[in-house]
Amino acid sequence: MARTPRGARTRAKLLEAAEHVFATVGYHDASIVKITEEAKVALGTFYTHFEGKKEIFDEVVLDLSHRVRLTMSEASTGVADRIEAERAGFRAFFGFTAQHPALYRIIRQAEFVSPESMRKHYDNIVDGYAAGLSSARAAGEIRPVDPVVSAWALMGAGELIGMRWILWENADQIPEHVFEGLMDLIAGALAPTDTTPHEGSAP
Amino acid sequence: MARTPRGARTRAKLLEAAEHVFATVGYHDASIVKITEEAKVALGTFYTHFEGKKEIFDEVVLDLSHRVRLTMSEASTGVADRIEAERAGFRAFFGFTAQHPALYRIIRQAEFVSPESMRKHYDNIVDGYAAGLSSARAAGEIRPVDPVVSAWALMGAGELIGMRWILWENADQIPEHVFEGLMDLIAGALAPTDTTPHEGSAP
Amino acid sequence: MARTPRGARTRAKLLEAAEHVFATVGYHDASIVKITEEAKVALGTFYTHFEGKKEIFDEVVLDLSHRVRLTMSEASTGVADRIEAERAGFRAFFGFTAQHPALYRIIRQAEFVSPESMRKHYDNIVDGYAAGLSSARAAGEIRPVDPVVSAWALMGAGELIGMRWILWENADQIPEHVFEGLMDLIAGALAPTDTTPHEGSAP
Amino acid sequence: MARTPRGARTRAKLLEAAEHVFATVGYHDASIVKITEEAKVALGTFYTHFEGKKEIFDEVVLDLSHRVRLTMSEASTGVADRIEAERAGFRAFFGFTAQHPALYRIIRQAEFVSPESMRKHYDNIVDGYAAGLSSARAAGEIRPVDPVVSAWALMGAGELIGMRWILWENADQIPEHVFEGLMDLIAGALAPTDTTPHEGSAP
DNA sequence: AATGAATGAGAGTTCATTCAT
DNA sequence: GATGAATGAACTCTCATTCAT
Repeated sequence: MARTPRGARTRAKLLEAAEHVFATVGYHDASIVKITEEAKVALGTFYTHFEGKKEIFDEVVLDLSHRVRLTMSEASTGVADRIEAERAGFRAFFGFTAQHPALYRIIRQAEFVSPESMRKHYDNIVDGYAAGLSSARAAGEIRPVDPVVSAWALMGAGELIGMRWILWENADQIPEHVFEGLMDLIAGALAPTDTTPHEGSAP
Repeated sequence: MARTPRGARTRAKLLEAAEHVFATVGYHDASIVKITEEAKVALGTFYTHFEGKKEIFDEVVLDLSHRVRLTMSEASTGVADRIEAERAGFRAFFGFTAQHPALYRIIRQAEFVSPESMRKHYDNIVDGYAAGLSSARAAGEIRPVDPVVSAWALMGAGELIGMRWILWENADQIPEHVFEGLMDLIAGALAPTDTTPHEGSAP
Repeated sequence: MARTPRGARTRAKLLEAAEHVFATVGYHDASIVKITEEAKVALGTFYTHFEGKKEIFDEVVLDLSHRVRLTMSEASTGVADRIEAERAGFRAFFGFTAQHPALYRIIRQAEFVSPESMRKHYDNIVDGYAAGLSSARAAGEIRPVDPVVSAWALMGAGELIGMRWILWENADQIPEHVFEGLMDLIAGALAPTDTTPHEGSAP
Repeated sequence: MARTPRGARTRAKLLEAAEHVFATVGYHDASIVKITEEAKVALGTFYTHFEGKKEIFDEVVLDLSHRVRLTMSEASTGVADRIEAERAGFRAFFGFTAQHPALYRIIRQAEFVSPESMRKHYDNIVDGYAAGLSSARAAGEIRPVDPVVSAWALMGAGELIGMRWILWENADQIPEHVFEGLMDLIAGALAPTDTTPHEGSAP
């Protein structure tokens, strides 16, 4: 597929249109007709590029997933302090959410449409996150929490916060007090406890 | 509607069948035919009890929402210690999830089907949770976190953990280490910092 | 049917409701449910009085038909001059039309619903009309026109005039100039030609 | 729609089938299934050409309306004498009626289905007719009757006559005595009165 | 590669009618 | 006589997909 430049262009137009349509009306009300109309392409053309509705959906999910992850990792890369890295990562996530509400709308409905895609998406994000926590823990920057469980839990926290204060409010950024409230919580959850008597806590 | 006992019985059968069908195949593939077949009732009968598919969906969501909330509040009521109350509440939540996977499957797809129902559900749960955190905070049992933000965040944490280790694993209960991992995190997030020398900690 | 006073009352309520509903929404959109609701009677009760939808329709048509005819014949009875009788009859017809727009709405849709009823209705009216023309002709009050053909033609004229200026205009009476225009035409059509030296005009 | 010859052909087949089905079983019993079966086209194809049942109905009405009007005006065009023109016009109308009983069956049921279409149809015919009467009157060929009122009245007369002696009798032409009876009436209605002392009526 | 007319299974919904109460 | 829950056939309409061009 898409061996010629023209084909590649058409394909790209279809993907872009599909992301928009899926995000706007949902998977089930997203008809191929709507997608091709939005892409300004004839109906039959769709099938020269994709096998069907689910295939293009999966591609859209994959693409979105890559993009969030990239945005988040770029933001936190190189930040020495773990708590600062958390802040940077979540800021990037909320920023992406505000600019691409499609993310939520598409991911959450993937449950029934394409469970594999959905799992892959969450797994992708958690993998990076858990790795970060793991090394931070090894470095003693955070409490010895379970990195994988924590990654899932914190991702869940971020997800609902984003849904509540960005998606539902149709906001273009997270309210500052919400962000700080969440970071406060996370800091508490991960902060090395004073009771851990390392670092020469003994008098 | 349902002015006779017979009518009430039929209506109940339909609701039960609908919950099952929605949870199994999702909203869009849940046809009225499937629901009435499962309820062993004629197709037309459906429309003597419900206006349409969305109406019965909303009722199913409402019902489920009430039930989780009840289960959770019953579990944590009367537990003096806040951390213990957290444990009890989350245990109840995971238990309910394991027994009613329908909860997730139905709630998560409600995004496009019936946003109002979905919001009502989350709001319901958060309200109770935030109230609990608020009074715990007033009593000095937890750090002075933002109760509402924290409630949403912790609910999100619980949601993804449940999805990952109960739903996806098709488990009938949460693995112990996951539960403890999550509780450890939450305890850390909420635990009163030792530095605050409240409650006459000075001899 | 309707052996008790209660039964007779219920039946009457149903007929009245049916006339209204048929006239308002037409035969096909007139559901039994609507009729019984309007009559404030339970759905099943309908079937203790009528065999079905068509039966009650036929009764409504018959009833309306009788009433127009009665109104018209009462108006023209005893009027000596034929042209005056015409005026009186048409006035009565237009008056009835204005007060019972149901007449048109119901009759015109009867074409497919109940052709027999419709024919009976037209035949009824024409019979009376043609008889009047016939005797007027015998009495030399009008030209020797074909009474039956003329009755149909003039009824048709009145029907469209009523439809155009009462029904479509939602008027509560026929505009005077229209009435006079029509009567002028009819007078011309029926008036004995001056050239016919009938009735021993030559002494 | 119908951007290819094939599409145009299919569309025409559907219209023809629709006219037949509407005329045979009436609007309400004319299902899309019946129409597409008669047109030998798949069900879904219907919806690539028409928005729904009412749309195709309106097109059928419009088409029929155009055709009667054309038939009538062609017949009376160029006929000098007004009374002769009347005869020619009515003959054409009855001829059309006999060949297209669909006209009545479809128009009369339009009352509830599509009042706009029905009015447009009657207005169309009346317009032409009234114009003819108007100029005839100006030319002194007929009495100074109200052209619009008369056009409606005479159209009504023709309509019922056609219904009674063509449609109900399933005749392929109007019985001669009926036609003459009607023309006699109309001639009387329109004929210049003898009292108008033109044409040297004075001895 | 692109086009768009054609397909037909299947959806949600309505409603005249039946029948147990 | 009156009630209203239950029935199921029939309807209109949608849409993913095919295929001739």
